[in-house]
Formats: sequence, C-alpha cells, structure tokens
Amino acid sequence: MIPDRPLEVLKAIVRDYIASKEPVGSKSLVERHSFGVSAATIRNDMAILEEEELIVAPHTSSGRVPTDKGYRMFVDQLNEVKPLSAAEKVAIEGFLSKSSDLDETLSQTVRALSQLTNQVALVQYPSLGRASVRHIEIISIDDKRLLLMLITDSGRIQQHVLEISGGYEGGDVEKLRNMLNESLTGKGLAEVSAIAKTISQKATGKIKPLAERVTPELLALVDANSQEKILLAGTSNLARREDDFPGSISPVLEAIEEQVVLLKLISEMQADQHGVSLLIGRENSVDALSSTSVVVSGYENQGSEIAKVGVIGPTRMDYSSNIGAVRAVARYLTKSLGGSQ
Amino acid sequence: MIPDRPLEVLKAIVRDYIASKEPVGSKSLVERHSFGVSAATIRNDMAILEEEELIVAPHTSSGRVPTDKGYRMFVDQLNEVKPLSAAEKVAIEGFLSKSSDLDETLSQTVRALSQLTNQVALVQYPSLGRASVRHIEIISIDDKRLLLMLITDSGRIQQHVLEISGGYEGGDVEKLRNMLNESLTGKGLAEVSAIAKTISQKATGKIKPLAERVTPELLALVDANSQEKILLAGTSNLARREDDFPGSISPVLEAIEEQVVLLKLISEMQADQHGVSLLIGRENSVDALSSTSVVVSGYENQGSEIAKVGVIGPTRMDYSSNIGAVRAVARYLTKSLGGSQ
DNA sequence: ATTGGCACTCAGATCCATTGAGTGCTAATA
DNA sequence: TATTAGCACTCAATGGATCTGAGTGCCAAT
Repeated sequence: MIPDRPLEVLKAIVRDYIASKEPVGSKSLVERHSFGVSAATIRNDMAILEEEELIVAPHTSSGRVPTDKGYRMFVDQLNEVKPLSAAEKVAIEGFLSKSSDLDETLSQTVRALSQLTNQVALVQYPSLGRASVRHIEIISIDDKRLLLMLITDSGRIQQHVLEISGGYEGGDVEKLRNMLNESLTGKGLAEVSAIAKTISQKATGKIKPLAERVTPELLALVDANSQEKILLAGTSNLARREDDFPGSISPVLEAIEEQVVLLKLISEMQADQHGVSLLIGRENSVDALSSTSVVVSGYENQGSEIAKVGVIGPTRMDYSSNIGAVRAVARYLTKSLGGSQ
Repeated sequence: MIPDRPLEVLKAIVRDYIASKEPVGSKSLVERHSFGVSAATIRNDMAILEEEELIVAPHTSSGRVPTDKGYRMFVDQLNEVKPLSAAEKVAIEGFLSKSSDLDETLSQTVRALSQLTNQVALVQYPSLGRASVRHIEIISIDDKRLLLMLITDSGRIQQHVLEISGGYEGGDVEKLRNMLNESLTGKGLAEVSAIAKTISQKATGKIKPLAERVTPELLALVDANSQEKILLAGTSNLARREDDFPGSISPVLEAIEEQVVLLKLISEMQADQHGVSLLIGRENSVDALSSTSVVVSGYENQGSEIAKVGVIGPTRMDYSSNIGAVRAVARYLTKSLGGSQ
C-alpha cells in the first residue's frame, strides 16, 4: 500500500497538473503546498509513486505527470466532490423546468450539462429494457396515409407515417387501435412482437388487411425504439482543448460521433461510490479515446435506472467538479421525469 | 475585364492550390498545365491577377494563393460541376429510400451528404413560411395527461405532453379535436394564432375549460414549429482539416454549433446559376467563419422551396464536387418528399 | 527518515548559415 | 506589342550548434 505522504503528493501532482498542464516537479510542489518537508524528501516520495506507475516523467529529467492509474487512484481517494454553486443550480433548474416533453427535456439537459462542465455532454435516450407500452395511436392523416404512434412509459414518443392503398373506413382504424391498445398497453416492448402477431391473425373481415399492413410497421417502431440513441452537445469544448490530445483531435471527434461505440462504452459502465461511474484514459477499450475520460451517471424513472447521462473530456479534466455536475444533473433529470412523465 | 489566359491561370492556381495546399508558383504551373508559354509570361499574368486581388502571395517571394474574390471568380466561371459517380448515386438512393418519416429522412440525408462530401453537412427543417396545418390530434394518454400533436403539410410532426387537472371525459376531447380540425386544417400556421383564440371563446359548457387549457399549448406548438431548426453531421470532417484554419478550429466549431447564427446565414443566401448558392470566406458575416465556405441548395415540397440543405467546409474546398453533391442531394430530397409526404 | 549538495540530463530557446523556390525587372527577341 | 531569357534579390524553411535551466538521482551528513 502507498504510505500517507506519497499519496498526498500524488493528489497534489494531479491537481497541479490539471491546473497548469505542465509536468510538475518537486520544487514547485513544496512551494505551492505546505508539506513541511524538503524537495529532496518529496523526490523520494515521487520515486515511490513512479515505482507504482502512478506518475511518469515525459522526459528523463522533467516534472511528473499522472498516469491513468494515477488519476484512478486520485478519484478513488476523492471523498467529496465539488458541490455546484447556487448560480449553477439555478441555471439547471431554469433549463429543466421549462419542458415537459421528453425530447425537449433531454436536449435541454445535455446542453445545460455541456455548458456547466465545459465538456462534451451526452445523454442516452431511455431504451427498451424495462420500457413498456403506454399507448398506441393510429391517426388517419388523409385518405392515403396513416400516422402510427407508439408512446412508452418512459415518455418516449415514436411515430411513423405509412402509406396505405386505401380501402378502409374511419371506424376500421378505430377498431384496430382499440384492439392494439387492449392487448398491448402495459406490456413490455420485448413482448410486443409476439403479441402483435396473434393480433394480426385474430383480425377478421375488413380490418384484416389493415392490421396486416399496420402491425409490421408497429414492430419496426418497437425496433427503432429499442435502438439506443444518444444526444450530444458541446463538441467544440473538446476542440478548445486540442493541446490535450497528442496528434490531432479529429479521431477523437470521429469516435464520439460514432454513436454505436459510445453506447457500448457507457452501457458497460457500472456506478460506483458517488452514484457516478467513470472510465479514465485507456480504461476504455476504444483506441481513439485513449486520452479521454468518461463520467456518467444513471438517471431514473419510477425508481429504476432507465438511461445514462454524462460528459466526456480529456483525461486531464477536473474530475471533482465534473463528477459533481454529472451527479447533480442526473438527479435533476430524475426529478424532472418523475414529476411530469 | 480579365483577359483569357490570366483567367485560365487563375483557374489553374485554384485547382492546384486546392489539391496541394501549397502556394503555387509560376514554374510548377507551366509544368503541370500546358499553357504553351514560358514561366515568365505566366508571371506577368499573375501580376494582373494580383493587381485585381484575385490572388495573393503569403510571403514576399512565394507562390500565390487564391483570395476569396479569386475563389468567387473561379466558381462563377464554373460552368459544369462534377457529376456524382454511379456508386454515389446508388448510395444516396439507398439512404433515402428507406425512410418515409420526415425526421428520419432528414437525418439520413444529412449523414449521407456529410459522407459524400467529407464536409460538415447541414439540413434545415422545413419551417413555417408556407407551411399549413394538415392535422391536429389530441390523445388522452391517461386520466391526467393529454398528448397534443400538430402535423404540418411539410410532414413535420410536433408533439407536446400536457398535464391536466382532470374533469373531462373522452367525448370532450374528441369534440375539441373535431372543432380544432374543422377550423384549422389547411390554414397557414401564421393564421392559427388568430383563429385559435376565437375557438377558445366559441367553446361552451364542459369543453370550455379544456379548450382554454389546450389552445395556449397549441399556440406554443406552432411557435416551436416556426422555430427554425438545423441538423448537423460530420463535424469531425472539419477537424480533419485543422490545417486549413489559422489559429485553432474551436471557434469555427463553436460558430457552427450555434444554430441561430447558421440559420441566419443560410436564410440570407440566394440561389444562383446551378440552383446552388454559396458564400465564400468573408462573404459571410460571421467572423469565426471567415475561412469557411458554405454551399447550400433549397429543397422543395409541392413545387416550392421549403428549406435548405448544404455543406460547410474550409474555403480551400473542392467546389465543383461539393456543389454537385449538394445539388444532387437536394434533388433527391425533393423527390423523396414529393413521393411520400 | 530527512536533507543539503552536486553532478548530470535533456527539452526548448536562441542564433546563424545555408538552401532553394519563387519573384520582379530589364533587355533582347519575334 | 507580347513574349522570353537572364539575373539579382527575398525570405521561409531547414538544420546544426550552443546555451540555459528546470528537474532529477544519488550520496554523505544529520
């Protein structure tokens, strides 16, 4: 185990490095912090830290920089995160209170989080998982087109316009709608597929062709709904920190735009201590993201986690305040969903 | 007026510079193109071009680089744009044929365009302007919540969940819906506001409180609908061309993320020759975008332009193929909307 | 266990000479 | 008059060579 003072030295190194972006040396360390010992002693401690691969020297003789492992130890030691300022709280509340539509809420949230942290913010749409059908609606737009809608209990609304060759009456649509709702409302999305098929068969008479046209589209909608989706904001915040990325930022931006990759990444993350989970540097498996860290937290509806929200930024980020912001936003989001959905 | 050969020299300079990113000199010019004259003669021509501010020398003695004005003259001279390859056509068709929902169509389109051009692609949502109400729907989700929907003839669907204190029956909702549709279907969005108020007054009995609750929300929806919206894709394509931006790309990315700015920009653009309009470098009024060019084209529904689609990239871009791609995509988009909406 | 002292290292800044692509100009040529 | 060869000149970029200083590692003393 790492003794006490060396641990403190590590923390100081991380903090100084985050603040200055310069490798930090023993001398500046004793100057800025009051360790009560000499630089030489600090150097001995640093030797220990280097032994443990918590810090490295970029060049033979220059200050030290935290490794991913060093950052990890730092955040694991972190027992209190920076709370939001009153102004920040007000800002979030203001952002979130305005909307009651899920789409709106999420897009406001992600923008708020990105402004709050000066990082790229992301929010995952609630996905199937435990989602169930709240309501199915079929609307006849005109004589050739139907609008099919699926509303889930997480508040997600999915719609699709489908063209139909005609040969149905207003009453038919209503009948089908009722049939669908009676058998599907409250059912989990996973079950819909099986049930829908039986409906298609049960339908008789004039409704049958209609049902046969509509149910496949409904299934497609369920599919689309179960497709994970991510909202991003503040991409330019990454660009502003170009220097933190070795070659060029463009591969990083590419990776972030690749939703599938991101989704995989965050879905594998498990919440820890603060209800927040994070991946530091190479802890994530995406090569292009090896010098970024991801901070996410789950948000809930009806008591269970339905999706995640978080930020992604350079490894050299202010973990304390980012963790605080992500956690706070996740809570507000949970509250906001609980209130209005 | 610029004589013939100097004009050809300008074209050659633009082409070479786009290809190589290196300032181009008289010698390499005579080598790569067959002007049939010596380098000295070309130099004289270049002096004319410089006089006209169509090219500049980055340093006293180095090759020349086109100015914004030079690019402008180049594209204005461009009388044929690079047609898409068969493979590219197939790719677009594949992308667009799949979807019939407006949201989907647009998001596919913007992604396709960004891949096609390797630039940042953007598509503007159809906005109010000439849009009119196709259908209004009110759905009772459960006893405390209504889903209000507005569908416009451009296919845009907007919805909002509103909470309601109860005290209404299924029939009431239906009555209100019919009232709304009877008086509003086919009306332009701009007219809705006036008409909706009279409805709120005409409503009697049990429906009145319901109407008074719903109509303001409907107006809000119209407002939201008239709010312009832009979809972006391929931001990382800009980052990949960092070198084309003097200081850092981050201000450029910031400006692009600022939808309001972009909207203003493209809304002021007027189609020219090829049905495509473009702003080159400082021709646009946004300072951060002074080294980018914007290429857009309108797309139509029912014969009139409803919104724009295009790309934005470094001034040093391949105008010919980008114009071609944007124009083609706009046409496919028009076709796709005409077909299914 | 801590510390002062000291030789050592090496990235980065600074200076300088060299190189070469490219120009502008002039005088000759067609 | 338009073109061209020739030539002096400019200046960014390149590549040493040198210098500087922050920072280290280690040892002997406390």
